[in-house]
Amino acid sequence: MKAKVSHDDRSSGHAHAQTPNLEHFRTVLHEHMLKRGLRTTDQRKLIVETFFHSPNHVSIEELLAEVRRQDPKVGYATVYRTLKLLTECGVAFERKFGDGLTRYELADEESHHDHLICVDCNKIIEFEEPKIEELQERVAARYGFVLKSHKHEMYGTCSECQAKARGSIRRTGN
Amino acid sequence: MKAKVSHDDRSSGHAHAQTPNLEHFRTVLHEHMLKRGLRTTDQRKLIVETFFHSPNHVSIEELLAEVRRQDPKVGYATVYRTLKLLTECGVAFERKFGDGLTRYELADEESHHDHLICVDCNKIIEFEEPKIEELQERVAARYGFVLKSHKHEMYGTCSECQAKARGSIRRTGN
DNA sequence: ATGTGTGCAAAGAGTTTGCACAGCC
DNA sequence: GGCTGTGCAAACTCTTTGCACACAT
Repeated sequence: MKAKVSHDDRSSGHAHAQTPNLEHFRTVLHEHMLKRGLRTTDQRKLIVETFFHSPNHVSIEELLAEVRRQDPKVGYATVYRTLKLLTECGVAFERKFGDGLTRYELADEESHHDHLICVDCNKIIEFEEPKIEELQERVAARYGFVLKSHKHEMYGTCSECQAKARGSIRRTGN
Repeated sequence: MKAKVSHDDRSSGHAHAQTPNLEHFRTVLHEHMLKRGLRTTDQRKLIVETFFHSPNHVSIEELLAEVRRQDPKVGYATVYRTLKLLTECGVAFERKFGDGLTRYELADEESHHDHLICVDCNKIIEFEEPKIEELQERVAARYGFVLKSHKHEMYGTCSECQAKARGSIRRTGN
């Protein structure tokens, strides 16, 4: 089976350059909950705050592990349900890269980035490339489109996995 | 559980605009099989040819359904195994969009295109922008990646829908 | 004939859901 | 106190795997 890959993008240098405006997200979430008559429980508070302070692209499992360090009896289901809540009210984005896990990311519009994903070890690197963004707009304009959003994911092999592949004639089978 | 309306390209009308060089892929596959002592069975032939003539991003289920129209007793496992084979020898790419299904795509480097999708009328326009491709490579290189594939989808409003919106601005709400 | 390939069904992996009890409002 | 939320485990969905038989080579 697949190793649990948790190396993430910390190494990309400026992943969380400036801490995002958590207060804003707390407010959005709170209002959403008021509007729907949802309750503030210890578990939700814990999960939400843990998520807010997690590296980008946490998986449920990683998040749960972290949550359980503070409250070992929190269950999977609650994490799933809470993250779904965050997604619904626009505080988090749900991302599915190729590894079968759902990962979550703060819906931080300010720090827009796209993704570079290693197809071998599933490492995820965030990048920003203003020139690409600009070209996108130009392409859109060419077809008369006004852009709202985009998804740009690049899949390839990272340097480590290239080295690994060179070292042992590929019998990965992974 | 099927009939997922994930923004995909099936409505673009000409998924395989110009038929890719299938002969090339048949050769690659054949050599790969020779090299590994794999056998050419009726099921494999059928599955491979069906895949070659399927629209982009077929799911296993869609492919199996098509295959079974010619040979109803082909099993899931064989399709999975054959597609894995195609992936291994570089003839197909495995793609996981957000709907929990694995989709497969011909590894057709030549006719690469990305998608511009109207969020109002769901029109899909295929575009190519070599400058973006080039920048992608540069970004990848910056992080030591060797690219295999990418997904670039831009969502926005097409000119017609913009016009429509301008025509009836009054009761938009949001 | 030999050993790979196939179909079936069961096992895995990740996610969702039903239920009874806990605890917010 | 009413009703939502939680934890647990079972159910689900998609994919992989073990096994006995089928069939390319």
